[in-house]
Amino acid sequence: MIRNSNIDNFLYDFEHSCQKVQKKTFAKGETITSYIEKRNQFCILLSGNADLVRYDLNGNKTIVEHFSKNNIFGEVFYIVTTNNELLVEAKENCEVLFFIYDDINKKCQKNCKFHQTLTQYLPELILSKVIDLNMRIELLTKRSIRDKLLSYFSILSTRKLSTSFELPYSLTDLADYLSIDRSAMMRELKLLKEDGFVTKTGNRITLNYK
Amino acid sequence: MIRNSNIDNFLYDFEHSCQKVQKKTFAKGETITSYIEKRNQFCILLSGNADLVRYDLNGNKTIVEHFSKNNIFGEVFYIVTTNNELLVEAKENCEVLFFIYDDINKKCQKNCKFHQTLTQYLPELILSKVIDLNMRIELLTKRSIRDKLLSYFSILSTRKLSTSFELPYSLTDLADYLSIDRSAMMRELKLLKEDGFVTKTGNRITLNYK
DNA sequence: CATTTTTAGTTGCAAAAGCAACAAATTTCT
DNA sequence: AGAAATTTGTTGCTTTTGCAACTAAAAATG
Repeated sequence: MIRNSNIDNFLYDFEHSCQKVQKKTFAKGETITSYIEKRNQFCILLSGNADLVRYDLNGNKTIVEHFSKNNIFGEVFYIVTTNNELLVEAKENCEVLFFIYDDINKKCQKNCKFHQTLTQYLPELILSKVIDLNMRIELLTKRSIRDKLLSYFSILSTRKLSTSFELPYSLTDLADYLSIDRSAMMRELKLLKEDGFVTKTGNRITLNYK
Repeated sequence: MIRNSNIDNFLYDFEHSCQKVQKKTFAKGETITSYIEKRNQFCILLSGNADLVRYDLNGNKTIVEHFSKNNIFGEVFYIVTTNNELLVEAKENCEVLFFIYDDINKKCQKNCKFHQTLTQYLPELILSKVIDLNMRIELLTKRSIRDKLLSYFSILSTRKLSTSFELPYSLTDLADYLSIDRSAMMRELKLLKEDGFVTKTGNRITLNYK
């Protein structure tokens, strides 16, 4: 079972032998790609981190997905509707591999090492994406802000094997990620502290369950 | 590109040659499986349809996911937390294939046709799952009941290539799927009708956009 | 290192959504 | 066909959440 194994730099040091793949670098704040229908674009984030954001007609921003090292993304995973624009924005400097999904299974002319490695790891990469998406849905289907926060904290706690952990986002981004109003989230967080469920020092959260 | 192609009965008529695979039948209402950690169970729904449901500590039910023909599911796609039970329930009579995810890539002793077919189609199956999950997240991140309904209708409309379509769920289930209160949803639906955005006859919806 | 920008933290008020409790209509079951 | 169960449709009331508008603190930037 390869789940949760450390795939680390498996793609990072590939030999640029493959003509079908492009590697690009982006500075913080730049737009890495926008999702355009039927392009079948597939991307791998080699370093840095980025957000898939949606801007609706009212200008509201939603963080649809967050990507970190070795996460995959691209329009190939989406049915793009005309209603709103989906953009991937670099949160810090990023290196990204781009290619067209159709090309993955087609054997590369040179039968390059990169292609071999990619097809070998692809199921694992997609599986971990599915797990992430399911986790997100788990959170989003919680009916109250309190439940969303507690579930999210519980997941982080399980991951770190500790009741104490750092928040990976700013509180502003966390509200976007949970798809709730920031001030309402702050209010609920305050209540959670007052009720003794959590302790917060800086961006470190400690769960106090009995 | 195999996306959106008709994979149809590719697994249905396999020759039962593979010992690692079990095929089981379920009657409407039966529990197909429950998600138990580290079992690495992977399932394919051959016929019928089923829901992944969560019952929380208050007894509230949430439809986490809905499965129809050729959809894949199983605990392998989940990080199972102890907080709540995840069950797959047959909504009508179902046929399901079960196996352990680890076995997929291991070559079957007999190198059976089933295994070959499965590995061939697996990326397509997982990809369509990712597309479904992303669509769901798109809906769940919408901030109001009105936006959720309109987005959902818009997706169905795009799929059917028509402004008129049947709802695949009962309204009760739709509310669970969108993770909103049913009576609040009914109220909003009424307003949408009154405002002339949609027309509803039976469970057929027609969008009236200008 | 001073200044701009972003993030955190608060609060009153308004709007939206949830809850509960029905009746009516449909569907399912025997 | 008749009874039972489920789904639809509705409403008054309550609670939660969102919105707007701030100040304070922290971080980024030239």
